[in-house]
Amino acid sequence: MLSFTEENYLKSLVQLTILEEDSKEVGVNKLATELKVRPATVSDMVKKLKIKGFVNYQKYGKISLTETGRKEGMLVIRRHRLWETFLHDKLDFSWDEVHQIAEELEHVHSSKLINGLDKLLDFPSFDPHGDAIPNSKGEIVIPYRRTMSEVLLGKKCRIVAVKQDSADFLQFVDKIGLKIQDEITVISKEKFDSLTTIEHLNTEIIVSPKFTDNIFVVCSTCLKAKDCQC
Amino acid sequence: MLSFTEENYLKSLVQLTILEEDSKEVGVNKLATELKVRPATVSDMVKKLKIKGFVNYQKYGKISLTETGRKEGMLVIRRHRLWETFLHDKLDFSWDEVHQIAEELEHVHSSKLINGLDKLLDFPSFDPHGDAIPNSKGEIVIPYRRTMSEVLLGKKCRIVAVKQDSADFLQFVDKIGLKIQDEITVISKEKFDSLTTIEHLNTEIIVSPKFTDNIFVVCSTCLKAKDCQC
DNA sequence: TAATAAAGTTAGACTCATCTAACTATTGTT
DNA sequence: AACAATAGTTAGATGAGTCTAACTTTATTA
Repeated sequence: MLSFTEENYLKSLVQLTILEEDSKEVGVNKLATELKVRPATVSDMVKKLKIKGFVNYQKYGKISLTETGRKEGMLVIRRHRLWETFLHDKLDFSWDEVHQIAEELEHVHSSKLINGLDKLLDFPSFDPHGDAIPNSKGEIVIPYRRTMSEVLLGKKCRIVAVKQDSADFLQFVDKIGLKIQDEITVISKEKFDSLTTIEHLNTEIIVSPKFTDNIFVVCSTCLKAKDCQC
Repeated sequence: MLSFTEENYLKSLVQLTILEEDSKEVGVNKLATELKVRPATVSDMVKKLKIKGFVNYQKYGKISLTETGRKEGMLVIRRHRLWETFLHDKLDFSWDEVHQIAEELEHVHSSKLINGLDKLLDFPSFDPHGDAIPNSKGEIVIPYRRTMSEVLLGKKCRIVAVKQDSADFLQFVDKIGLKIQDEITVISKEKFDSLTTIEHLNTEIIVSPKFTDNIFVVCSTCLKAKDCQC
């Protein structure tokens, strides 16, 4: 049985090596930053995770997940995202409140509980932030998407997810009136300071690169098509 | 913020000094047995709980809860019983499966979560085992009830709760076909071996003292009346 | 009431997850 | 290639919660 701590290490590793940039391996420092602990702590812990068969690692090298590690980490993420969906859909929590509580709930181990929750929620594919929910085998399908920063001018897009769970960011998205599934068009981007003007419900909004980097969109016309050229 | 361990100590103390026999104080050994740790461990821990203001205690004396300790312990029990009710009512868990998982869920601290759950469940008064659920202030109303062992012969009774959460016991109750709210009559009790014969849905069932000690009933005629003479 | 049994305490050790401080290895740059 | 900067490791310490073994106090009972 994995401890809370071990689960958090595996979850962060999945996030850094699979869900975020697909680099497949990550350094001790980066993992330490993600987990908010010191590199020395990660150095120790990674040795233990290696002995238990969850990671591949050698001294001064990069860390990568084994198949077992990947699956366990994915299951933590599955639990996290199902709980977030529960809090949002069944208890009327706003999307900026769910992350914190799901951090605790995700460590309750009972596949019967999680599968029951899945059914209660009618087998959702995405959590309130638009992130895909892994299945009970730890498999995930990440649909085609790109950040708003990467979209060509004039393109009509649909917002499908956000890249961050911080309450500050999510409240800001609420404040400017955007939400998942909304349609927007990128009007222009200022060369000088990179501020982007977008159109949303016939209103123009000016947003920063920090903002557009954290919003995932798909092209409104081809939607999830893998070979979208938009 | 209380740790898991501290919460478990307070929960057990509430169980032993308020919910079970109202003795108001309990010894180190008994608490150790309840928590499945060694007396030495309890001895140490109780010192810490005293410093933090949750218990009254002095060396070689008995342990009792302070007002703060009582409230915190009650809130753990509130969370536990609400989660049990959730698992049973919303996820179709049987009553012998809910306790184990609620032991983990009860440690998630978020009053918004717990109050949301309370509302989702339509403010239940009792959990699947018939135990009263404390309110958000940690107050509890334990209705009038007695064990089946204490009932006079010939009396018609209604089963209102069970005294144990063990899966073995609960499965046995299921097996002989009894459930909460069922009506039974105590027919006779054998002097020699204390086996009791009860009538349930026109069938006679023979049960042991160990069984009757763990079933709570009220008189079918006066129900919850405090001054029942039955 | 003195002996024994039961209950409770203390000291010292262990594991887990963390830290700091000092060290070593790898990398990147001029 | 030399050296500085960055990344990673090791050693030793800490605190929480647990244990065992030996000891002390309180309760029971002959």
